[in-house]
Amino acid sequence: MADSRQQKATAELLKAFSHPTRLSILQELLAGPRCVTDMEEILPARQANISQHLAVLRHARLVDYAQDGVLKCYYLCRPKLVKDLLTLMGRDEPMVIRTAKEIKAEKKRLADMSESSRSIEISAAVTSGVKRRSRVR
Amino acid sequence: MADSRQQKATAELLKAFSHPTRLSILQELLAGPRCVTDMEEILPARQANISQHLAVLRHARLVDYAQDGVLKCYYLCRPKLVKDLLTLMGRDEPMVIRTAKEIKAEKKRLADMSESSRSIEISAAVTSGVKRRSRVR
DNA sequence: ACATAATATTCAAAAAATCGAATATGTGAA
DNA sequence: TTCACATATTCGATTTTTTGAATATTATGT
Repeated sequence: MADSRQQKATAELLKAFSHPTRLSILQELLAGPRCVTDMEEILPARQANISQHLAVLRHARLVDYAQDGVLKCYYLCRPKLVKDLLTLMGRDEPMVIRTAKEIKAEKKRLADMSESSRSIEISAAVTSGVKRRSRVR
Repeated sequence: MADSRQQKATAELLKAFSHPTRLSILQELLAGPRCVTDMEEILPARQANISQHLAVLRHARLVDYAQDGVLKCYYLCRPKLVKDLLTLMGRDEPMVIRTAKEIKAEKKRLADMSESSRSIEISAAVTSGVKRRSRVR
């Protein structure tokens, strides 16, 4: 697991989020569908540029639109994803600071915990051909 | 609200996440602290490149390290943020498809709901100098 | 059919991100 | 001190992203 294809897909999706203008668009769409003209009123960007960002969001399947006469009514394809991601980014978490000592202590704790299943670990390592090249201090 | 400075900061933080190699590093660090050599064994990237990505993650304050002899033991500064973000991206949400009709119906519902507080809305719009340029269908 | 408003696309230039290669730095051991 | 190992930085080349300007497309009303 921890597939590299998955990481690539995730990175692409995250990239679609990673622009101030696109974040503002998503934030706005969270409040409900909007046409491009509505967005022009709110965003400090030209029409063409907004259209370009909408194209990025469409390709990422984050938004889609419903044609309404001359207007294109944009909406979120995955509102929960957008809402939860934006909420998450708004949160702030106290920064952790760790020391080498503390980390070693934790490693030891984890090693002791899996003491009982040691033989299983070893055989798994052997059958998968794992080699430890790096120093273990 | 919906500050453009906030969007810029958020976009920068998200950019730090938005690379397959960096996602793999974060995923790996979720399991516990790792030194660069450990990561070299796992990632399909050269040492210099991994260091470069670690620098990006450090600047975003997503990781930091504790010096342990020759080794640098990298760890997550904000493990909850990383865990929750990765979990979120792993989830999949059914894509919503909406029609112009449905959207109009929803707008009407919302408009009716705020019927009682109409006068407040109008005065707010007037005092903030709001002008509606776009068509309302 | 035509004009118009709303939106999209194309193109070229500028800015930013990525990567490998080479080199530099820092730490502990001998 | 000197060496070796672990990691970081710099530099230049390549690729990707972003943007404005110009232009194209599409739906509607006349």
